Amino acid sequence: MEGNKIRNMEEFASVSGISRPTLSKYFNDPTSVRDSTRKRIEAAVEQYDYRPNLYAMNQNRRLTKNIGIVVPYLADPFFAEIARTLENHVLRTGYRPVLLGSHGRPELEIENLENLRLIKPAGVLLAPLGRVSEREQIEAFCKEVPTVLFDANIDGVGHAFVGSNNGQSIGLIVDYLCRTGEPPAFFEMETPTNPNAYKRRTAYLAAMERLDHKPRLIQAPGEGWEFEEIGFREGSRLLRDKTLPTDTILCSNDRLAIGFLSAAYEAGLRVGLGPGCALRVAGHDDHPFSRYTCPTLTTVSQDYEAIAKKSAEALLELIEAGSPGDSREETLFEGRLIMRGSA
Amino acid sequence: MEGNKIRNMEEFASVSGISRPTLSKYFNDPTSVRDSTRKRIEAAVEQYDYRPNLYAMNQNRRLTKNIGIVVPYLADPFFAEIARTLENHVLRTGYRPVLLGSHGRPELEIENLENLRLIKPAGVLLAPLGRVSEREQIEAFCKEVPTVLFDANIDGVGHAFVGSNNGQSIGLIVDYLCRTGEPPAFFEMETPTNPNAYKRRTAYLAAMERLDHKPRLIQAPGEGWEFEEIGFREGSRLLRDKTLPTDTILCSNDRLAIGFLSAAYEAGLRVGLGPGCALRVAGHDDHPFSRYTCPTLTTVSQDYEAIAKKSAEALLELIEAGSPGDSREETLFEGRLIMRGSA
DNA sequence: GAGTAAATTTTACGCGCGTAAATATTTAAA
DNA sequence: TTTAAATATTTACGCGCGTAAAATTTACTC
Repeated sequence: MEGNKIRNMEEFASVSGISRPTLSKYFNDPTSVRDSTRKRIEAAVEQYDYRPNLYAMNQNRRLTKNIGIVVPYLADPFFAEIARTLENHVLRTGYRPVLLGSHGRPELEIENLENLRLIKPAGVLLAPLGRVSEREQIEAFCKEVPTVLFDANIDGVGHAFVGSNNGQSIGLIVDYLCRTGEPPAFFEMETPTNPNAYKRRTAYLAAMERLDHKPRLIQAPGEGWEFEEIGFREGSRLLRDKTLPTDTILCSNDRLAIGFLSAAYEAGLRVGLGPGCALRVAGHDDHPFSRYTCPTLTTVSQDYEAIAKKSAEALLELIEAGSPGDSREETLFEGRLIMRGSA
Repeated sequence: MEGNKIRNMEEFASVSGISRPTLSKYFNDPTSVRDSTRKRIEAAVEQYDYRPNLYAMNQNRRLTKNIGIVVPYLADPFFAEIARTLENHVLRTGYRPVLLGSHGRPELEIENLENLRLIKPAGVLLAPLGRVSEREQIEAFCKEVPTVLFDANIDGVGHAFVGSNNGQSIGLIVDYLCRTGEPPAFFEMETPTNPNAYKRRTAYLAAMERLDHKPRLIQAPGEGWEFEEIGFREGSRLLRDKTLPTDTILCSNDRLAIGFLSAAYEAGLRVGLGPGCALRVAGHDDHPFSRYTCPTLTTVSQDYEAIAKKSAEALLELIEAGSPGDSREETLFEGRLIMRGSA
């Protein structure tokens, strides 16, 4: 403790014996100064516990070291998990992640982007809600800020997209289900909030056609992000009315499946593969909780780690390239079949 | 579109016909200017799409309009949900929430607080990890920034605490379980990460003593935040070895219970109340997923909404009072019994 | 209409740092 | 040792806004 604290970089320069411009350079990029000076600075930082004023620093910089991470819904464990992974990757590269959730509301998503613009981020990782209505505003944002979309694609928007190959992953699980039992019906929301849902529906239809089976869509009414509730409600209704066209249900995502499984349990139906099982249920995403459902959920995993890694890398390339460039790279990771108890 | 954009408040002052100091006042508190001027400013803001530079604004203010929200683990739906609720409350009061998760790591928690200090927040809502080791640093932080602790208390640290009354809530469910069947054993982690866990253990012991029953603690080994996994692993072991001292298990939290339920299902045991049920399982928290377990989980709800509301209100009072004051208010909300299928 | 309090404008300075340009010093290669 | 290149220092200005003080205008009361 040196008693009185350093109030600004000027003071820190005099006590540390290093000129202010050099300090300024150091704080914006520690590698930009000579090794020996860096060590002197770091020692002085330690000794005097000095941190430059973030606001004064960023005021005159065109860009900051902030990277925005925007997800549609933070209380959805899927997004929470991917956000967590992204944060780690961003931190490791020396940037500061700024996490924003849109609470499922398109207007909040736009507000989040506007707030992000105010903090002049170096770049943004955006998993859009997917409502078409806001396309223009997101597009405008992407023209000003290097942005990588992940999870949900909006054609032509943003400088890159990283996500899952829904065609491949749905094909995989449809194949598996057809190979091991009755062809699946596809259980989804009537008006999905997410563009992946449409891709998965299309992929299901294509897969069923390829295998010469009649596709059957089951569309649950309901809005919002309470997917488990929607899956449970519609599942209960279907099981009560006994209107299921097949004994095998492929859900558009794990959260719907979790609700459906719960409905099946309440209805006293045994779900799974073996004899004595009345129903097979499969999901998609490898949701953090799919390991603990009853029975455990057969699903297709999305490679969280790979998606997060690639998104962060793509954004960093973009940032370091300086100019946006007009190529738009789309990276799709393949799903992996996760065989568990439910199908 | 007025073509060329306004670059700073000076320009905005000239085009809007309002002096810069008045504009400055307005942007720091819209209610501090006369109604008629406010309307003129708002019209001009709309017309010219001007936003003041956030960094320049905050550079000279002692405090900003930022409110930090720090939770131990964002991928835990319990914290995600409470963070979401808090964000909404903060937004409604005109402040900007800054959400930070500590990923379960004490050093990240401290880093989060340090980063928060750099942005000079008006106040902070902190749900501490609860490791005793970092107490001093958190205490030091609280001395500089108005801070309200929530969820987990650290005695004497922070200017207020808002949480659940574990004594009452555990008492409630122990009463219920004893009244409707065998007295429960208490299933918890050997070395809990959270101080609430200790409170709940103590509350369990007290409740059992009060009811003249012999308490039985079952302590699962394991570290980290994978509570479901820990509950599942230890649950499986207990059920395999048939070493359970009773047919009724009260879990220290819902996530452990979710794992335990999964283990019971895998072991082929029927969980619930009725005849033919081998086991009763109860939890604590009313976790977002406890509604969809199989069977649905009997638990004690924490009043998320009330905790979030009170925390935000307490912090705002603190901020508006100006001086910290040395009183420290502790608010505990009572749990509500949520009777579902599992017990 | 005078009188008064509240709000606004004018003027002016400061905040903490980015950064440019010229100069000086250090480092490493020749 | 000489020399050139890399790095650091000195000096100086600007960024966009906060904010204080004095002068002026506005709104409201009697």
